[in-house]
Amino acid sequence: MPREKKPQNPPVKDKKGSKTSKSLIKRLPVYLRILDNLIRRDVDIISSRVLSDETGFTAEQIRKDLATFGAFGTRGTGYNTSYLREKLLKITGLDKQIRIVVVGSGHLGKALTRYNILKNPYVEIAGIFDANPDELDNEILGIKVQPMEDLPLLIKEQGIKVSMITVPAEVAQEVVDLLVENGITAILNFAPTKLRAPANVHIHNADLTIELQSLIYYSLEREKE
Amino acid sequence: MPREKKPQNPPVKDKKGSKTSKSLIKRLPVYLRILDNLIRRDVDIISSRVLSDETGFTAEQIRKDLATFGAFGTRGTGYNTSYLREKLLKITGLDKQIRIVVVGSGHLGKALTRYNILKNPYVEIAGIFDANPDELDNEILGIKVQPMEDLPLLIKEQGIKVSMITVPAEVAQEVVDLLVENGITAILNFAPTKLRAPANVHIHNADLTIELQSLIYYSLEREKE
DNA sequence: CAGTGTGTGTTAAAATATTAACAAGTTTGT
DNA sequence: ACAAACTTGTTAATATTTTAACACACACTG
Ligand SMILES: NC(=O)c1ccc[n+]([C@@H]2O[C@H](COP(=O)([O-])OP(=O)(O)OC[C@H]3O[C@@H](n4cnc5c(N)ncnc54)[C@H](O)[C@@H]3O)[C@@H](O)[C@H]2O)c1
Ligand SMILES: NC(=O)c1ccc[n+]([C@@H]2O[C@H](COP(=O)([O-])OP(=O)(O)OC[C@H]3O[C@@H](n4cnc5c(N)ncnc54)[C@H](O)[C@@H]3O)[C@@H](O)[C@H]2O)c1
Repeated sequence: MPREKKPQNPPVKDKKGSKTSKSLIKRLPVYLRILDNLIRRDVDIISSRVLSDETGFTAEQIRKDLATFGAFGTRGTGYNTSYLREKLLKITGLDKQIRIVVVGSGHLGKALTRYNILKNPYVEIAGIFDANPDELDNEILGIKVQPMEDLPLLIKEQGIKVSMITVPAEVAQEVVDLLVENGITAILNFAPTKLRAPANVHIHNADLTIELQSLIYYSLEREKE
Repeated sequence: MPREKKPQNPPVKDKKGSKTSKSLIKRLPVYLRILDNLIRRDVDIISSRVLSDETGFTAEQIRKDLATFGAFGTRGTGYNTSYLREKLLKITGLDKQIRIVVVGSGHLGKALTRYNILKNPYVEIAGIFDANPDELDNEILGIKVQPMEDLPLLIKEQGIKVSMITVPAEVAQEVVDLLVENGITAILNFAPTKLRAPANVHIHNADLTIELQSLIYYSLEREKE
């Protein structure tokens, strides 16, 4: 029994000083995903309580997170799903599709490229690159793997700022250097190695090995009990 | 309509072990990896300062982390790489190879299975499973994809406690239920969905979409400057 | 074998993040 | 129109994590 409700239109931009913590920013895409699901199910209004059930975060935390950026809800009622989604899209920068490049068309690079083309409407794969000539024949859902030589031009021509790198750890640093040199400012790194870059370049590490190994720690702790 | 007063309890609250924080545990595999590299290069002694350079964590944090579990270093000198490695292996539980199963032999499942067989000496892939009959012909580095029907027996016979799941989000919960039912206590979930499990089961989410989307937030912040 | 340099381990302080409490709006029912 | 029922947004309290400081132990030197 969803009801239609539109809150007033308050100042949309950031609140005061940007006290946006890293962990908060990582929760925003989760909210966004839940909202997408809710909207698909024609739910118009959602309370922080129910949002808590869906996300696993506490209702207090959700309210606090959202309040960081403005007053998006209606007291006594909840949040309008479409309105909140729009706001979150603006905040995260996902309101316009972002073009990214993938470097390394190995197993992981292919899986990620494929996945993002099919399932992630918020990004567009502008290109995938590899140093191995044998890879250049391959095509992933219509996108041809290109040689590294073509990377600088494409990045600069299209003004691309974001890249995923799925190359062996040994060459990851040189790939980063190349990317940074050509204007990339944000890198999602899957290689299990520490990368160096200028302070204005953001590097996030998606270290799947760490995830698995730390999980094992917990699996053993549990057994003791 | 009756209403509950208390909100849902938050995901996981460690009652006793507040000593070892989640973030600390995630740093341990990083230390371990660096130590492996150092030992391979015949480095015998390492200071927290140099370890800081290699890992990106501060030297203070490294010393504090290690001191949580004991006094592994020598004052005035540093840490013996082999000795520290042994200690960390014991602490993380990686001293004996852990057998795990993979559920979902799609693109990501195949990449992960392959990677762990080739590059991760700390785990052994005991089996990979899929519900799609077409997948059953496939073989990943000698490991044949098995039907879901064979999963319970293998888990129970081999006493397997850890699993990675790489199935579509829509079926992830039912897979978790099946795994838990058969004795799995730790799950690394790659599906972008919140999973429910008994409190004694550890679920880690490796949400690659979140990583990419939160990175985009930062890439845009930078541009403003 | 004292003296000095070095880097750990521990304790204290600061910074962050989470949790809780509640006042302030909003809707609904009468 | 008013009160009851809700739920947000904000402020305060608590917990956790990180940073800093420094005393202490060991090694090396002359
Ligand atoms: N596959 C996984 O599940 C997994 C898990 C954890 C970590 N990783 C990490 O992700 C990265 C990729 O893994 P993968 O399994 O896809 O490896 P892969 O060997 O299948 O692919 C690596 C690709 O990088 C290309 N490459 C090599 N040098 C290059 C260079 N200088 N410039 C551009 N491309 C280059 C290779 O040609 C190859 O296609 C590795 O660092 C790996 O450690 C992968
Ligand atoms: N591939 C990526 O790069 C990527 C990135 C982010 C998230 N993910 C997530 O990881 C998961 C797997 O992604 P993928 O790209 O490998 O998908 P995929 O479609 O290639 O593979 C999914 C596999 O799961 C199997 N499966 C379906 N239902 C099953 C069931 N009930 N029991 C057992 N197996 C079942 C399918 O047969 C298929 O082989 C998805 O949830 C996806 O959202 C993937």
